[in-house]
Amino acid sequence: MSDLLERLRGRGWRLTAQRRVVAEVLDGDHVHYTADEVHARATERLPEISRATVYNTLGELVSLGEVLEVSTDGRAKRYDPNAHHDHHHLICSQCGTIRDVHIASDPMAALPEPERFGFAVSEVSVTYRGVCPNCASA
Amino acid sequence: MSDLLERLRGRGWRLTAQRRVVAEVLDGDHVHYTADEVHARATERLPEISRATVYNTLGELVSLGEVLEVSTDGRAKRYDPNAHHDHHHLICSQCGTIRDVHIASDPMAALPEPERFGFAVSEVSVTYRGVCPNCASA
DNA sequence: TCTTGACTTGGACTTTGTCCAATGTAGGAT
DNA sequence: ATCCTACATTGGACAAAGTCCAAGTCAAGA
Repeated sequence: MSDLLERLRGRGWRLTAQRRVVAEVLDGDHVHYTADEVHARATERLPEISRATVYNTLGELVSLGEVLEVSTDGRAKRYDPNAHHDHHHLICSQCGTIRDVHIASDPMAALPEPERFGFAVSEVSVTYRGVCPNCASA
Repeated sequence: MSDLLERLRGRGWRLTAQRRVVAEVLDGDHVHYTADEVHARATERLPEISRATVYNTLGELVSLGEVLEVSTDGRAKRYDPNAHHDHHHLICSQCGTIRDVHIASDPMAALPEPERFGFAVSEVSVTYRGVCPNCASA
């Protein structure tokens, strides 16, 4: 539970009520929330927390590498607390929920040198889309 | 060049100056523009074209399957005219430009059945990120 | 406990995109 | 060639997501 908070403290994070609440919201569930959803859930526990603080905190968690930003549809970004495990995403094209998945081969190896165009490639993400069982039955 | 326009006409598209200009902007280059960039370039050729029309036209091209929407960073969507070839993307993490790349293996095969969680998976996209030569030298 | 620099706040602002009523026009019908 | 009309375009208002900032607050080291 407080693994995350411990790590952050060790990195010189000032531990405020707001930050704790945001971290707990992310840590608590396996869904990937948008910033506004995080704010809504944080508000339940700490009614005065401001949107700006939620954005700030999410941004800090991302720069610290504790959380990943996932852009699904060009609208709101979602935040993935599962940053320390190598994984990719499976997104329902109807309801937008995201699952983490693990894949069998290394996609980095699939990009041949001549296709890199001089880029210093440092990251790769694979996104699968389809209809989830829930939406399929509806 | 007018392959695209021909196809669209065949599908009952009313051919207006505005639509022609937007199609030409997309068709003309290998970069993937944002809607605003498309609008800026369209304005050079047809000064009175409105933002709404550019958005409408891009939306139509996407529904017709002639153009793909690419969500890179949760900010502006970019439009990829290369919808008929199977390809993936290499994005500069600094300036945001996108190149199309071709990869060596089929990423769909990399997702094992138990990792599909009952989804009807229909699509996969692989996104590489790194720093482009241009930004690296700056 | 005091101090201080880091944190939070709310509101204004920006960017990206959507919607709509009024106006214009492409292209088939005559 | 001209007319009609359904489809397109326009601009401006609106909305959603996110950023920025000056002023106030507070965690934690001295």
